[in-house]
Formats: sequence, C-alpha cells, structure tokens
Amino acid sequence: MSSNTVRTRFAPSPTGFMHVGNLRTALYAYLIAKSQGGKFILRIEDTDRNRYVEGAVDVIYRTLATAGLLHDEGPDVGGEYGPYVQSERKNMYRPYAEQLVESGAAYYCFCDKTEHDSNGEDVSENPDQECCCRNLDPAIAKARVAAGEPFAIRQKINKEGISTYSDAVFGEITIENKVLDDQILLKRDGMPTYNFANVIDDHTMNITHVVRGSEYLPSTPKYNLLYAAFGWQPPEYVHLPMIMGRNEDGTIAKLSKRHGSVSFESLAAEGYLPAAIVNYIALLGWSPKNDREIFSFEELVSMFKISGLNKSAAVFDYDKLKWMNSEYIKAMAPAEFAKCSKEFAKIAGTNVETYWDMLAGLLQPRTEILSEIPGKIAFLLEQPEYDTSLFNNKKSKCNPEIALTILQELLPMYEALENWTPESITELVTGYAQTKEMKLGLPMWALRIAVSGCAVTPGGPGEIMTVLGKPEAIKRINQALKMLA
RNA sequence: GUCCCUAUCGUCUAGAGGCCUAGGACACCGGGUUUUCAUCCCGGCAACCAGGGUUCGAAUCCCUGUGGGGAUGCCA
Repeated sequence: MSSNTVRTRFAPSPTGFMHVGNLRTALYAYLIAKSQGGKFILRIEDTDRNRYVEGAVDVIYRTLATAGLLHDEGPDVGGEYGPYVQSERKNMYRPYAEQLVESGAAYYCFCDKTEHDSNGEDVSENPDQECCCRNLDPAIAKARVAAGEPFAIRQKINKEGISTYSDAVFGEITIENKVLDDQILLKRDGMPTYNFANVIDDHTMNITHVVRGSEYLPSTPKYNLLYAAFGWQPPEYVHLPMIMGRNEDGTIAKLSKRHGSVSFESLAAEGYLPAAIVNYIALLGWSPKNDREIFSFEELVSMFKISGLNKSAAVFDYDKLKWMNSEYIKAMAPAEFAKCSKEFAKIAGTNVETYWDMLAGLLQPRTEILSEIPGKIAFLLEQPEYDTSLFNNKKSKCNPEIALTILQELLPMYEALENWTPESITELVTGYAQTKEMKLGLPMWALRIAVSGCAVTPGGPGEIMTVLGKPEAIKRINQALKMLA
C-alpha cells in the first residue's frame, strides 16, 4: 500500500439509531476518501459500557449499506488494522497511557469521579480547579497503583503558551494552552476515553484525515499535544459545520429528536428514499459551486471537494428534503415506483391492488413522501362522509342542483354500460357533455364528487370508477342522488 | 464565567476587491396548460447583521460591537 493513500474513518458509537448528522459525517468521510481513491474505514466506538444498546451495531451496518456507504475495513468485513471495535482493543490503550505517564505527559489520578447532574452539568465546587494528583510524586503514585488503588490516567497539559493548528475547512485555529484541561485518558474501568482511543486508533490505523463535527474544534489542541507526546504526525483535520434544527419557539439548536425524525431509519420509514436523503444531506454544508442540486451517488463521489465544505451551521429543512424526495420519486421507473409504493399503500387483498399499476402511475407525479399514499387512496377503499357543498365548484360552474340533474341523467347510462374501463367511462361522459353542450369539466366534477367524496383525487372518474368496480360506482352515484334530492 | 467557531433572501447556498441594480434552489404568492389536484411551463416576493477602517472601488480584506452556535464530562 502506498503511504499517501487517503484513509478516512467513520467512528460512531452504537447508540441504537443513526442521526442524520452522523450519517452526513460518514458521507463526507466516505467522499473524501473515495474522491481521492482512498479507503473508508468503519470503527465502532463502544468504550462507554453504560451506553451499550443491543442490536445497535446492526443499525449502523444497515444504515451504511442502505445509504451506499460501503466500508473497506470494519468489524464485519475485516482488514489489516483490526480489531475495529474499541472494546476489543481494550488492552492496547493502557500501555500507551503508561508510556505517557513515564514521559511526564500524563499522570495517575486517584480522585473520585467528578459529580455531574442529570443535564451533564458539573456540580462540583471548583470545576476548573487543577486536579490534586497532578503534582503527586511519580514514585508515590506508582506505588499506590501497585497497591491496587483505583486510578485513572489524565493528560498533563503544559499550560504555558498557545497551540495553533490548521483545519481543512476552518483554517487556522489558535487556543491558549491554559484553557485546556487535564482530560482523562484512561478511565477507572480500564477503558480509554473517546478522546484518547481516537488518537491511538487513528494513528495505529493509519488514518490520514480525521473527519468529525466542529464541536471538536476547541479540543483538538489536546489531541495534538498527545500526538506530539508520542512523537507522531497528527492527521489532517476536517471539521464539519453542525446541522441544526428549529425549535417550536423559533430558536435553533443542534438537530435532535425533538425536531422530528432525525434518524436515517425513521426518515426511511416515513417514505423518504435513501438516495434522496443522501443527496439532501450532501448539500447541507457542502456545495459543488454551481447550480446543480440533484446528484447520483457516483456524481457525488466524482464532484466532491473539501474546498466546497462550508463553515457555518446549516438548518435541516424538511420542506426541501420533501421536494428532493419528490424529484427522486418522479425519476423512478414506473414499475419500480409501483413496487416500492405498494408496501406503503397497505392495499393487500383489496380491489385497489388489482389496479395498482394504473394507480401508481397516477400517484407517482403527486407523491412527495411515500407515507402520504394511504391518505390519498383511502376513498377508494371506503366511501368517505362528505357534504353536498363539495359539489360547488367555481371553475366548472357546478353546484348541488346542477349535479343532481347531471347525475340523474348519467346514472342510467352507466347502468347500461357494458364495457367498464377508464376509457369507456370517460368516453361516455365526454359524449354526454357534447350532447348537452356543456364543458366537460362540469359533469366530470359532479361525477368525481359522487364517486369519491373528495375534491382532489389521483386520476379522474374514469380511473376511480374502474377501480371501484361497476356495482360500487353505481351505488355511490345513487347515494349522492339521495343526498342531493 | 472562560474559550472556540460563525454571520448573504424565512431555509440551503453561489459569490474568494470591480463581472452584483447580488445568481440558483426550497418554501410562499400570482398566471398558463390540465376533467380535480399534482406534474409541466412562465412570472413575482425576498438577503450582503451594525459601526468603523484599508482601497479609486468592499458582500468580498482588517478591527470593534451585536446576533447565533458550540466546547468546557472517568459521554461520544
């Protein structure tokens, strides 16, 4: 393997669901690697045992696979840098941490854990105070460890001077070392913290570009100090702008569950197409620098450039996602749409199923998300209650009185109609309109209301009456007549 | 509190000193086509946070202020 191959990793913790923000991080990490012929690695960050959720890793695999982000290395596919699950690497971290203790870049800490309230707020009295163990005699500390006293290992940060590093999207970041805290490297339970495990794993896995959210911008100098203490070359940092959600009161905050469906799977369950979700989030914080918005996955790979990454946070806009989803739906092959929409329609075993191909053709241009479909076709399965005021229509000049007359005249004609197809049903009403010298829209409106009870329907009377079948259609016209009389 | 980041239409964004009376898209509002709705066309509304500099010239560079977000966990 050539030494300059780009290697990025996606390092989620198995929490049970994949936030679209995480998915976008994965997407960009994937694109950065693949647009440069590199490798994309999946690593599971499960160092917090309390957070472990059964089946959560499968959600990650499933989401990445569905989204098309196939990893070259990972727990399930293997690779030469394994294991790819941090809990399985547990024994690797302590020697590294102890190496830092030896060199003076870290120290043993015997303090109790800092207390935090339910909001994660530090409720200890002097949160910013330096730990008392920082200046313990190393020999004494070592003896206490040897005696079996529980300990953690903290990073010993030299508070003098400033740290500057360069981020691929945010540019130069400068932070005074005195604001950096002596973060925990190795927890009491022997597990590394996320921050420490990342440095060790990213280095030992040869990761060249660390792609993560911008919330890590201020803590990155601590990582660099660690790299320096080991004598390692820090990776290229690519910090990503955050994704925000709008609260009910109009303020914005980091996108979370309270803003609606924010996991890939829940979005998919609502009827958003995976490709549309991926396309949409690709544009949330990245621009191809032209006016195009719809990209195939392959196009994304070939057009992606780090320089197109934006610095400011972006608000997740469900309206735009919906629009993009509708574009993807319209672009689907009709047969494909008929197939995938059918599962959402919930029509198994009904008369509607028989005519699904025809209905799907009607639905395809007017569906934004698949979950809207049951509502759009409910009137076909069961006649809805409606008010005769629905017969009023300004454009076609229809009203309940005129509708009564029209339906009275049309009813026997339909009863006599043998060939019951969309074409013949429409032909009949067309001929009727011509004979009566009325605009076609008028009897069409009256008929539509009578057989559907809805002002808006996919398709017109021809299709609707076909799906309903002759007996049901006649029945509904008779009912309308009764209401109008 | 301290630190970091950020700032163009309501939203996503283009814009890297003159091409900008600021472009595209979503949403919204009109109009046309259509048996309804939708699709599809066509049009409209709508933004450079404020104040100082630098410059012949600033949305673009610098400073300050303000707004917004984030970090400050033995969470990730």
